[in-house]
Amino acid sequence: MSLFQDQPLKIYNSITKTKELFTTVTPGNVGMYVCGPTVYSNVHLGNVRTFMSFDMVFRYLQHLEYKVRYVRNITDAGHMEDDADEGEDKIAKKARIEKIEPMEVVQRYTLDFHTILEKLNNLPPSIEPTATGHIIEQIELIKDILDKGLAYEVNGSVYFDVLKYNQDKTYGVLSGRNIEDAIHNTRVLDGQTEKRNPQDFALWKKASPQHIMRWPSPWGIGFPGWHLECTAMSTKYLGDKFDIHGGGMDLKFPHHECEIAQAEVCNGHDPVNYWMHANMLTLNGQKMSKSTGNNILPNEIFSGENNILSKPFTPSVVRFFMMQAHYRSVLDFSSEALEASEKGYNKLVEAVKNLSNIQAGKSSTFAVSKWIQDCYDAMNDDFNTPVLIANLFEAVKQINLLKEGKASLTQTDLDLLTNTLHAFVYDVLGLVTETVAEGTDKLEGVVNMLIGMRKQARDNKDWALSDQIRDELKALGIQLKDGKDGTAFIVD
RNA sequence: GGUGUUUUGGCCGAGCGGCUAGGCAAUGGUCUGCAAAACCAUGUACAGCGGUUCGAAUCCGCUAGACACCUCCA
Repeated sequence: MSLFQDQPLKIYNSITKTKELFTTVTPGNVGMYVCGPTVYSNVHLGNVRTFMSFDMVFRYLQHLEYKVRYVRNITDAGHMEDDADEGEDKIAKKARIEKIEPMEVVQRYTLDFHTILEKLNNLPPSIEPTATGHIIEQIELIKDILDKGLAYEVNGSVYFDVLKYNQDKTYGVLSGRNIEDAIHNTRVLDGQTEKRNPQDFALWKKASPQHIMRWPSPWGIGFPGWHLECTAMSTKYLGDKFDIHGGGMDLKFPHHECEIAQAEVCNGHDPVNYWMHANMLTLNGQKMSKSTGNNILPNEIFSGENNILSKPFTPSVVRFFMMQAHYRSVLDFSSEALEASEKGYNKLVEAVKNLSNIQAGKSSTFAVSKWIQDCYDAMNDDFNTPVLIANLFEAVKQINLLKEGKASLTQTDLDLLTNTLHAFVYDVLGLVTETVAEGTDKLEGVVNMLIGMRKQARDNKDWALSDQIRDELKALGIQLKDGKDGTAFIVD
């Protein structure tokens, strides 16, 4: 008996726009594909939110004792800057500007991506395939689509025939777009003469002589189209029908729409049972975006080197902040909001720490099993982490009462509370209690020595000296916290 | 212009027709040599107007604002 059999999970399916009971293609197993980053620059925080949302999903599914295969690609073939014939690949462009090999660009930013996600305690996916490592698979897909008459070749490039596809199937099922409207409303861009219709999208693009990322194909030297890699890699590793496909809201159209169309042609059906879309992170009320410059890099948050935040924040605080909002809601990033989260986060962590010192009593004054189910109910309701966190704070309150002897729990309930709290805080939310770098042994030794001296002064009622120690430490950013059991300190 | 989402108390942020999350801030209290910290207690807010209902933040309509997608973007 696995946990998921007791905990019915509902997931909001973007394609039906309703919450649906989650059932898997293969009992006990979950196949999940998430569209990864294009590695041509540092990941910004908006990207990070999406990946963190799916990290939380991955973690909860695993907590429910599903065996999860989580595939998240690295787009290292670059997308085109624009649709014109002269359009340049983002990675190629970066490589040209920096006078390096495109794969050096890819390597640099893949490393950055991994480093940042690790700092934010994201688990690595089960498989992290690259687009350039699957050129052959993509070419095979193109052949298949050509064979089925849903694509056409023009001058070394191959395009998907959206209008023809739309005769038998419906293009736009995911985004709710009507193709007729799209035709009337599409702006005419330059250089689209090759396409039969503006809605058509490239499966293969002929490489211009100066285009450095290039591969041979039956249609000449070129590179794969924008949307094909995800179809190729998801099919290869998860099959032609898998459970969850995730990505940012902005990928819904056209990217995911195109994926559906490609898979429909190749396999005759939508490859995905549950489409999940994580919402945007905004900064100053506007979407974060690399191109507009409205963004902040994760490292700039951790270091404090930015003009947006009042102080640095640890990765855990950033993670907690994001988990306090639902993944399908837009979340606005601000210094005030982060500061509030930091305090709440510290309160939670403190309580989790205190829990280990609590003694069991003869009876329980708190309904632990109901509380546990409340936590699961929150997560089962489309991964409602804010409600989960609200429940965790109910536990915090109980822990504080226990600590003061104003509540009691039997050993059994105490163990249940501890196990559940740890499971949700550490395993599901992925929060870590950092003993941050501040806590170097030497500093700790010195401060503890000063705390000892201050205690002597206080015992002697030498308030001038004791206050001097306290105030000067405070000026150095070290705050003393007097408690019943002695004095602790924190470093700002 | 088209499509969709959204508007909640000082701030952030849940809510999906009745049982009025949670965090931060604020106020009061406990503790303390004083202070800080910590803990406890206190807040009926749902853009506006109209409608449906015994009952609406929650459903419907209109008005106003915001955001996103329609072009690379998580």
